[in-house]
Amino acid sequence: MDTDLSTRYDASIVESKWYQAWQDAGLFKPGPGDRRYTITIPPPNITGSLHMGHALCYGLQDLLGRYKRLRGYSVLILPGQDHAGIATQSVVTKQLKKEGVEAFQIGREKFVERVWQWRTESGDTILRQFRSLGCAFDWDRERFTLDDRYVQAVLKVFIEWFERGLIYRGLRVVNWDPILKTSVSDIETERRVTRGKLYHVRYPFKDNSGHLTIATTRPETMLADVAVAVHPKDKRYTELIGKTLVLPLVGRELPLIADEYPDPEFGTGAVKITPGHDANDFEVGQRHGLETLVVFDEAAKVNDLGGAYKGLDRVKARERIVADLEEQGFLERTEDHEIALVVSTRSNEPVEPMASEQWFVSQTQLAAPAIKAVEEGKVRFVPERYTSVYLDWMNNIRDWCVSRQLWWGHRIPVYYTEDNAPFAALSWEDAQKKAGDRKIVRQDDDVLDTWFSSGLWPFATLGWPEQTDDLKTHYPTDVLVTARDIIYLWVARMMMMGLDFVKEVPFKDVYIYATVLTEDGKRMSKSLGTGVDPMDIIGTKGADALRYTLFSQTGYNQDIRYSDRRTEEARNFCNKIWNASRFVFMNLEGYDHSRSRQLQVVDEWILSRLARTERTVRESYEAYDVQSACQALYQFFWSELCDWYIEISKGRLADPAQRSAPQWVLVTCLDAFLRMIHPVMPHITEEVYSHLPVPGKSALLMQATWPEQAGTVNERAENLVESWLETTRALRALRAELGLAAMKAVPVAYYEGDLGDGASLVAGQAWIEDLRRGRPEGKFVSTSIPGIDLHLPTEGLIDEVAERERIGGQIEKATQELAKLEQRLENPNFVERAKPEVVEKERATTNDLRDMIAKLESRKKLFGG
RNA sequence: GGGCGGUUAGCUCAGUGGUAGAGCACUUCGUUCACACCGAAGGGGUCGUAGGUUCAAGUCCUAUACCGCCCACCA
Repeated sequence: MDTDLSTRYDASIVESKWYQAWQDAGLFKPGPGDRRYTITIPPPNITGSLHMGHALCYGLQDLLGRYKRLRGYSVLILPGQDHAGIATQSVVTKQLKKEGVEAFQIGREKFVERVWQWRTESGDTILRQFRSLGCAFDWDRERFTLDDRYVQAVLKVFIEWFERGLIYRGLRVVNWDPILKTSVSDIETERRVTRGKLYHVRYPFKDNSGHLTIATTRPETMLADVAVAVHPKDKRYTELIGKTLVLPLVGRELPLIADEYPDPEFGTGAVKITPGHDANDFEVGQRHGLETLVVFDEAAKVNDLGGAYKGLDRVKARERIVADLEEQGFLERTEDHEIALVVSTRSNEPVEPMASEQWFVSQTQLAAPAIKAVEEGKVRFVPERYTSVYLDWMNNIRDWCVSRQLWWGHRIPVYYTEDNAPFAALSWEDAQKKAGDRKIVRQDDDVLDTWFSSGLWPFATLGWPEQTDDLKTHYPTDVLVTARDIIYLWVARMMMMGLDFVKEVPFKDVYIYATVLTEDGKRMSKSLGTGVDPMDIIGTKGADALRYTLFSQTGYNQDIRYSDRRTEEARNFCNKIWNASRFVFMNLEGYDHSRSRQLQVVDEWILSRLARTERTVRESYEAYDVQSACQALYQFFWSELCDWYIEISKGRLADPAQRSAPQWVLVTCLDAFLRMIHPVMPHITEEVYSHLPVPGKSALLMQATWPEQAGTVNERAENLVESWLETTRALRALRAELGLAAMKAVPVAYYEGDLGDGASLVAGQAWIEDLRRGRPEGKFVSTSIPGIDLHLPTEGLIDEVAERERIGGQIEKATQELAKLEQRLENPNFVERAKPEVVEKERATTNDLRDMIAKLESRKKLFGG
């Protein structure tokens, strides 16, 4: 650090140089030693770019890794990316469209080639951004969920589950995304309450004995109705059960069946049953052996079954059908009704519930050990409240639809014979072998849900299914740092897959970090324009400032609100660290780290504060309470080290005879502070550390050790110095109240009471040239803290009335306080039941206050009060 | 409908049952000696509301309001 230069910390100059240095020193790879610490990072999508949530998530993992490295662990943070089936296919499809090409025109093979090409060109933006953030990840172990080796892992899992009967094909109502033309899982959808209508439609009886009215929010699906159901105990309808109805507009005959499903309280109590387009109706259909009709095609347009309505999309079809019903007198009435519309989070389009043949994984059996592991504490959620979120979901888990009608992804390794018998196999040849004489004619067209492959992440990245050294040494991993919205989507799957295939939990801790919101509490979103690009902050204020901004707000809370003002605070803190360090280095003339030195109380005080800070910071990091660590570091550095210790030491530093002790203390404190805050701010600390004149220090701060032994707790020194600081504050306040500018020397002041050796310290810090024991002659003003009175001669310069009022105010305040305490002490219950030390403390305070009030009264008299 | 967070100074948030805190903003003062992205001194709070437990409640319990998130088959 060139101490002659800038008093402003310039992150852009400093941050660029260290990343390469760390990498060149091999520090991103696990070192020797048995104490391992491993994280396999949540693989971001190849379509992704860094947002605030990422910056927090991956920054936190880097923080944990850096902390553990300082603690002597051999750390591996394994990076990689997810092929992200739907997201990536959308991006490339859109890109093609811009070129005027539809994906289906070029065909599957060409399309997939095109996606790979896209990935090579622009698929790792986010990984470069992680580097700017300072993330110390082992890039040599980088993995991708479609790597050759990863594919082997996926195949093995699928085939094994298939052969164990855990994977089955079945007709189910799935969430069909008509834009992406694929099924999506329940957790890829969300419900949006919207205003809709409830249509009451008359279904006539076949025997012309009138009609029955059903209520529906989706009249267009009536084209696929196969029955009408009522509750068996619904008296209005019991007589009618078994009769036949005629479907309006279509003419199909529908039985009136009895089932527990309809709620007599809702609508008319009669429900049209459409097994092809409603999951509940599907179940009713299964119970009653009804046919499942599907009336929409893959784009949610009416298909051949829809007769006159064929070719219309869902919205148009509804309009026409409602109009026709009305015209033909079937529409009884329409009322406004709130409906929870299920929307695909992938395309933002309402899903069409549609019965289709899909591959499923049975979950109950796999979930059992994953539930047990959490119940037994083998996996711990932090914050703890997410444990029940996980358990509740796992205990009610439903089978997982794993097939997706996409091209980009792991193609389902199921091959069919001519007579449609499925064989799961590693390859076509392998399938043929399994099929024997029957000829394999085709492979399943679908691909697997992306989460099927990312569920293997913690062990597939370490080489599984081979028993690699990495797998042996790094599994189970130590922690998963992730967002709460993928507890089901991902965490649960990793648990099940890890336990099933490696027989051990994939990670010991699951830390769920806070969601980053905008300043006014909204979701950050690019499409809404409410996002802030972390790269802008890194560019202007530095990665360290960004990291501090996020970390200093992150603990066990659910959300944090991102605000630019917070980044200013962080930037200012960087600047403070920079300048305080400059100060230290500017004052190291003649410094010899190894020379003996005589410590004073104030030195012992700051070293004691350092020791306490170390403890707090260490415990906070260990507990994922990063916010508390940041707070302790900020407080120690700014308030205690800079505002007090440095100021107090200036005099001694100027004196060659005295300077060695404060020099050593400053270097020691700075050194320890840098190590402790390095996980939060890796760049600036590395830069400052490189200038630290400590013999035998490590080449890089990143490979240094944690300052566990820095400082010694010394209560005597803390109490003593704290009372001096208290005295100083009182004296400064007195000066300020008299309008004496700070730092302008006042020739003389007096004190009564015991200051120990602190008088000169107090005098220096309160800008008093001569602080004498005793009481001045003539007029003076005073202030008191417990045990000490301070007097400032005024030489008739002050306004006596104002002074009287000032003292009066102080008396009032003290009296109120005293009254409160006395009341408490007069309460026998308090004296008997409260802890003795509390009672004792209150007694002492009472005495101090009485003393003080007496003194104030007598002073007030001096001014004619 | 169920569950989980939150409600503390103008703003953003800490707060282990024992006299309410920080940063920003605000007021006053201060730029010769690390830093004005700074320093000193201030003002500002019946801790959402109502009960309860306790000698003592921002903190524990119960109820309730509002904000947010998650889960849920009312067509």
